[in-house]
Amino acid sequence: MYTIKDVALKAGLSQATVSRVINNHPYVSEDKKQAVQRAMEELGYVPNSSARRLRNIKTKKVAVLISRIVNPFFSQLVDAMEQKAAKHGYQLILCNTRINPEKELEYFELLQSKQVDGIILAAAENKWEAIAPFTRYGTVIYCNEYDPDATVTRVRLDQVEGGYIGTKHLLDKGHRKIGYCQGNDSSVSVNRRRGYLKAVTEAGIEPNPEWMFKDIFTIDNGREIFRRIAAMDDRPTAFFTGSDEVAAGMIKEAQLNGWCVPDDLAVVGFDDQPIATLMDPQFTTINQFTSDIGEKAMEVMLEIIEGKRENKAEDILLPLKLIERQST
Amino acid sequence: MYTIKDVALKAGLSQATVSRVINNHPYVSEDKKQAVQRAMEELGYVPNSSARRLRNIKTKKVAVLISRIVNPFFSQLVDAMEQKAAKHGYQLILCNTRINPEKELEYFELLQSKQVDGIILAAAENKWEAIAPFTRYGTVIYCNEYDPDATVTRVRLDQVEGGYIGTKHLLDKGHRKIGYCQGNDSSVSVNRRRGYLKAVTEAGIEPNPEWMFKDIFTIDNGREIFRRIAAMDDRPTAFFTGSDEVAAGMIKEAQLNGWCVPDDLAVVGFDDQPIATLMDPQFTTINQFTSDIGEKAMEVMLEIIEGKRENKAEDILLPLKLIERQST
DNA sequence: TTTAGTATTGAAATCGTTTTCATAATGTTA
DNA sequence: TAACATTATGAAAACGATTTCAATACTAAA
Repeated sequence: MYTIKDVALKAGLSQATVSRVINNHPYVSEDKKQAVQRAMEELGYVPNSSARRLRNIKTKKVAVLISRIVNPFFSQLVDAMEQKAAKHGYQLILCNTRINPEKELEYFELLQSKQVDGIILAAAENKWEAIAPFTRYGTVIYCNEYDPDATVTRVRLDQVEGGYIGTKHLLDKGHRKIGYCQGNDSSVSVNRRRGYLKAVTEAGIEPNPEWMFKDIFTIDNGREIFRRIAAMDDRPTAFFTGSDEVAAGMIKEAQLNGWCVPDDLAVVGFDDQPIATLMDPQFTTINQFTSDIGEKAMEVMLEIIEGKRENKAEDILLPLKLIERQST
Repeated sequence: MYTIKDVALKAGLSQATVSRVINNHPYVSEDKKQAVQRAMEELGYVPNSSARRLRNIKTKKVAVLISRIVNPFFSQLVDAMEQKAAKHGYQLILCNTRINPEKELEYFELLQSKQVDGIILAAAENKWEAIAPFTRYGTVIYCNEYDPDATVTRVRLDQVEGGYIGTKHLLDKGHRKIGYCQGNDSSVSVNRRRGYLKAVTEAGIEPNPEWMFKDIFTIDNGREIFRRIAAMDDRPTAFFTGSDEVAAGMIKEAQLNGWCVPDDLAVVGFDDQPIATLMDPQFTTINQFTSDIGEKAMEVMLEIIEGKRENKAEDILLPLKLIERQST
């Protein structure tokens, strides 16, 4: 493993000159520059970036924290971010927190140790007060998830609206008994529930806690929820699932049990993932323009990093759209 | 941002002693240890890990390079790796190369600069000779993809076998005109094609290059392939797609055009992703026990890092299994 | 021919750690 | 009591880069 010293020696010049060549400083004569480059080439020299970072060089890397990479929403989000970052010469580093608050916090070491210039929080298991201390080491913004106390930019959707339009759609179709699923108590889930409750109560309906489920994330969870409601005496005729994965599982399991969707059970998903158009029936869902969110979040992050934008408490809201298909 | 110097000053001790406390060295008296810890606490001190890394401290981080995070196969693979790594106190860092050789190579900077202890290559756009120089900076192994020249461990599947059993299954069902899709010319694709060709020629059939497609990755690609073959005069009656995403797109598009699967077109996927059981018909595919691959690869990586295993040219093969469903 | 400015280079200080080496204090054995 | 470990500590030298400062060479203006 060669160092700058070896290069300097080989080129018959000082470390300072070699460093100047590496960093494209002016005031290096053409011939010395070439000599240095040749020496680097011959040795296969690569600067040690730990050493460089010690001298406060930007890393041109951004980390994204997500909770569950197996959720296609996150895959797509990250993919869009990555593309945007690459376009600006930045690398994206992906960290999967598995909905574990400690793990989420551990990844902030990347910031502290200057391995990344910024962190995009697309998962938020920790309170803002736990995150805040890290902001002095680099840029932190939220994307999709957020903490209301946060004093940084939040690129997100109006999830209250999301919950509202999904539920309203079912009400408009004449349903009065509408079930609801959510993940954990994240900001997204909490707000969506608010929207659901708003729509339901507006329609003069008393929400039935029996029909509201928590910690529901996967296709298998969706299947299970179907079985739970199928076993009920008084059961919902429609379901707002908050996730296309859950919707897919629920619909499939219903069909396997001889139910007809939407006649026996109407289902609304969330995300407009590919699965929504692949299943039969193609199902109604809410498109949140995932790629746009990812792209916008990365755009904002890069602007802040490069000093072109201030990182203040600000919500950047992106649109949501109900896509009606055959499951409702 | 406080340094070890500040802590030393505050505790009335030397930097060396502080460092010893940080690193749990023996030979530090209990009272000084407490004093140091108190000082660190009060200042909110965190060691600068760039500086630490300069002195060759292990990072307890492993990077995984994948080509396409939106492919559920990779999401699942990574998820399994992450779980295994976490169990051993390691962090996983995910890098999406987007099938771009330069990007793939750029991520090796993480190794060079000691930001990770090892890299698992689940994408292999570069030749081994391009990768080899980096091996002196840390551990490199392959997972799923590989380069035959590589002199490191490869955790993978017998893809020739995979291509063979998928095609053989269609032959056994009486098909003689079997189409084939692959991604780019990766080791996985190349070997799978070998298996396909072996099965076909064994059956005395001349493979038809018209029915063999390349650079096919996505659901939309699958849809397009259907349209291409539908427009042919002489068309295949069955398809080995090499991917559940492609199979899903193809089946859906066929149905939208009034074809019946499997009667008008039989389709075999690859991966046994959730989608394979959600669609109607549920489709035949090849289960490659994705989680097992990820888990095994991470296990091997950690063993090598911790010196319990030698990193030599060795293939660790995991099983494949054809899952027959209703699409064939 | 001075004088001033600009281009070019290297020695040495610096970044924040860990580690080596030296020294001192204490305990243990013969 | 002498000789030798063992424990505890700090000063200073790494690690591999960048950057400051000073020195020199060259050019253009006065």
